[in-house]
Amino acid sequence: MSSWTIATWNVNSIRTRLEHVLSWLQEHSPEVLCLQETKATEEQFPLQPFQDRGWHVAQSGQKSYNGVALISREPLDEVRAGFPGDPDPSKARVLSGTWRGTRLITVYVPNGSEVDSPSYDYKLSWLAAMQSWLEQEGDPAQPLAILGDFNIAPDDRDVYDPERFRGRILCTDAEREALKRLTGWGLHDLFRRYQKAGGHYSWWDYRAGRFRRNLGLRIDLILASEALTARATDCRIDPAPRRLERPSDHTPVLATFSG
DNA sequence: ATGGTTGCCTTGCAA
Repeated sequence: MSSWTIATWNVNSIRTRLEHVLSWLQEHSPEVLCLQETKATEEQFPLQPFQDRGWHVAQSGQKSYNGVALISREPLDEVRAGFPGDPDPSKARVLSGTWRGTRLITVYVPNGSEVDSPSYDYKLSWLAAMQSWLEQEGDPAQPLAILGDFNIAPDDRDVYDPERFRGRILCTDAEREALKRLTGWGLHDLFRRYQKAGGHYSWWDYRAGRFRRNLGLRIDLILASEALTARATDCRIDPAPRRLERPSDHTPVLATFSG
């Protein structure tokens, strides 16, 4: 196939966002769409509407919170939920699968709540554990991507008001250093290969008209290994679903590749 | 202005 697309979207409940996701799939026809915050047990996930339209679904879910899924045209190989060393394997935050030799890992990184809270400490230890897993079992020389809601704005260009967010959750030095360790392992933040300017966001708080005023953060990322990055042709954010009625607070990020 | 909105099926918690 000459051109193919992978994408990531934190949908904030797959049951509430079902129609948005189905129409987005029809419009963009990605090879794989990674979802986060499905907020459904595996029994609650609306499988049939996807299957009726020819999509395959791999999922890892739990009641009320978290939940990740991989929607694909072809069934994925070696699908695996979670990772060894996860500090809390009961939380459905990671799902991986292989599409035509490319390893795809979707992640819903813990939010962290507030700096110096137990949730924040958990976020940092979770990121360290994920890094250890990748270093032990992954290979950045192979085609591989990590896609998802990282709950980290990589730098000040990714924040609508860097001074307001300085030292606050999603923007602390410790979070950004954890992300740099991850990319330092051999991954590229694909969006930044194609767009150097700030002001491009993937998440806007529901409150205070933040989307209308484009007061957002770029926290949904596609990190690709060198082997995969070499085949990339574009990476962009699609703001359209954020304008729909009852939207997710996040919008999809897509990457396209050749070959 | 430490506000505000959404989704879970809680009557608060997480984001």
